[in-house]
Amino acid sequence: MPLKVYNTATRSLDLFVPLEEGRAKVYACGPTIYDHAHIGNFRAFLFYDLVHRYLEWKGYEVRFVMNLTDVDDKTIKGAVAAGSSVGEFTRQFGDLFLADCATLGIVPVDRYPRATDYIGPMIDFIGRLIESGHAYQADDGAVYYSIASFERYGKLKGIDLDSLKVGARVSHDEYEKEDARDFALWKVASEEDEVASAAWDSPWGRGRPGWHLECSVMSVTELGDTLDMHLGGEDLVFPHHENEIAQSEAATGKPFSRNWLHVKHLQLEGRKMSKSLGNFITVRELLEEGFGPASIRHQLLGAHYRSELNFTREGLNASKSAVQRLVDFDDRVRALPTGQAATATDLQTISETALDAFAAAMDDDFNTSDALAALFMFVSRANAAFDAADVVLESDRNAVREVLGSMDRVLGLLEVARASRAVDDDLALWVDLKIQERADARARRDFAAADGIRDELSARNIVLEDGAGGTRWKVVD
RNA sequence: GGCGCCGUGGCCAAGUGGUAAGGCGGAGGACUGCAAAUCCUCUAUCCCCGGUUCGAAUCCGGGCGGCGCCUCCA
Repeated sequence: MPLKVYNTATRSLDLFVPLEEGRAKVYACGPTIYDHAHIGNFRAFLFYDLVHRYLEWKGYEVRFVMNLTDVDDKTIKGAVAAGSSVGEFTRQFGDLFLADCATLGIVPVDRYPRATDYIGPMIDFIGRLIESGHAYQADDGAVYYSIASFERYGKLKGIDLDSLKVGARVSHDEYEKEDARDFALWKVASEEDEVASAAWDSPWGRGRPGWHLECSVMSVTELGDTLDMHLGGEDLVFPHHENEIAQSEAATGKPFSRNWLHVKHLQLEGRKMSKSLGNFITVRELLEEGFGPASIRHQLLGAHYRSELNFTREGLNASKSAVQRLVDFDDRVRALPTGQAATATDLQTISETALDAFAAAMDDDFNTSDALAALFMFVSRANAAFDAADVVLESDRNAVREVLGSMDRVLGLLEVARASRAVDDDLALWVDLKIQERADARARRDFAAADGIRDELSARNIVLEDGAGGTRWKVVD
């Protein structure tokens, strides 16, 4: 089945056709590492991960690059305040970011380029733009990109160039939307830049690269002139991505990205999350509040990436229950007794149908809500089939296992839930002992003692389940 | 003020012309010593009004309501 994606550039659902068959080159705008990433950032990063996982799931040979912005107004400001260089200052936040990614089960990408490692290529890139008449050094010493030199400027956002003031200059990174003007490619080094070791020599004097330039150069350097997909948050459409297109296409003469996908910003407890409102929250804080990473993942995947998503504690609790249902199902499948005398089931059909529905949902512009529905429908039907049969065929059990595992390679819910529930051997031994004690108590019908033990375990997030084959236990969030 | 999006059960959320997915929660039942897990049953006519159509949550018009971007942000 073909994958269709909503392309911001065409404003339509387009068939995903990479430049080279079977290969997918993806570039995603990563975080500016001057602070902790918050839950809103992770809606985008988790979407990147979903794209990454699904393209691989479909068999593409994926080359995925996500930058970590380490040179811009904010990192320099932070470094100066901290009395360190941008390199030192951003390293800690880069590490914290990658740690959060790992917690949430975000699969590592192929490269995490940082601007400071690409100063040489950036200088070359600017040189090419000046030679071809797309950039100029101004009286203030900075090098600017000439918007008027690129006729397609404004195409991505769909803005009317005539209505824009062209010719004025913007030297700061903190961009101004709806006010397209020539933007800086190379900035004259300020005193702060020097203090933060964020200044380099160039043919145009001491300075540093402009933010928009960084992404163009890193993507082209790492992935070639034309990308198959470029991902980012909705706020980046203009001017950041518009500028990337202008720079890259002017420099290479080739189409920059075949598809542009943008994630909508989320709401937090019904409100926009922003620093001015003081209501942004980090992954770490949520974990401290006791929410599991799989619950966070589930809630963020619960709504389609282009639609509104209101991230709430209440929703997180609902997600926790949903994830537990999956884990319970996975446990059941793993421990399921199989045999030849089994009753015939239609588990093969249930499995195939579920996987088809799942793939169809994902192919439809990554419709995760629909994909989750396919997963949970599968869980219900398989559970019912298990209940109806005394024993199932091993091949049927395996079909279910494979489909569950297959879906989770994309969704990563079980994977993350398992990782956060790992138990050490000592604990397992202790629990087994307690279960034996309880079994003895039950055998002599001393239910008060039995319930006491169950409560003791429950206090440690260990839940018991008495079944036909004895008592099983599990760790819950 | 400009541009755009949205309004589906108690909550979250799919569904863009053919008679309402899924999750959470709730009620009842089966199972259990009691639970837990699981299963079964029940729990919405899609903000309002008008229009188009054989037929609309889905299209058009008008209201009302919420939100986003235009300012830092993914």
